[in-house]
Amino acid sequence: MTPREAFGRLLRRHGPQHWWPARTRFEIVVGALLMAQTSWARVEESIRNLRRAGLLRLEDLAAADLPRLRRLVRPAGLHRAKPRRLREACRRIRAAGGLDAFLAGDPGAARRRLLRLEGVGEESADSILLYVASRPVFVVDAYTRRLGERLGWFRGGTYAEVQRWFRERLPADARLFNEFHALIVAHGKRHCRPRPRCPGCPLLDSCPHGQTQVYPARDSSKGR
DNA sequence: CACCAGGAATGTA
DNA sequence: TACATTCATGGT
Repeated sequence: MTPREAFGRLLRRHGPQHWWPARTRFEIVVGALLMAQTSWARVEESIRNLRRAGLLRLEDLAAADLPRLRRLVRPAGLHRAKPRRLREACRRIRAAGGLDAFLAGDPGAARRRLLRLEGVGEESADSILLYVASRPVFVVDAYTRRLGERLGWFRGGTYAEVQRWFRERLPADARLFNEFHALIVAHGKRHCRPRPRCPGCPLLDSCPHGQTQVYPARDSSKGR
């Protein structure tokens, strides 16, 4: 199955996702910074806390005091890193003249700028480029890897390699990349768990998951 | 209880 | 470069 075919099936199955789920572009950045290794529900809860506290703006977060910030975003975990990184990122974006200025220039330059922010790795940088700056950048996350591996598209590979796999097979269209990634996540949350515990997947003929063979279990002797 | 979540930084070889 | 480990909260 080609990525285009998978996209069509996912879209038919789940419908348009209207990503990124956020009220403002700045909220997307905040969400990306809080997202690492936690569930989206925890990120939403943290963002609600920030909004209720009236801190959900670049200037306010840049000036917020750390103990208060720590309390508000505590649901997102990693409390020794995320609050400080969030405030520091806001300060550097502000110093650059705001979000638009920070993301200006060619995508490569903007990406390197994002990657210099502590707490922003490749996926977060690309998510911001795609969902905030509307750049045609394919975002690779855990669900993307699982879907691709279970469909036999690729096995393992670095972030750049997986990203290139998609880029070489799809038109460089920000709207397509936006919807595709959103659909992969929406689908993955239901059907692409780390260990396939979905023998009775309801999507057998109407979604990519049904076309796959079982993904081999990870070696439990080295995990933990 | 074990495992996981829309990763990233750090350390090691 | 390529992996392994750590981070921390809350859900299943």
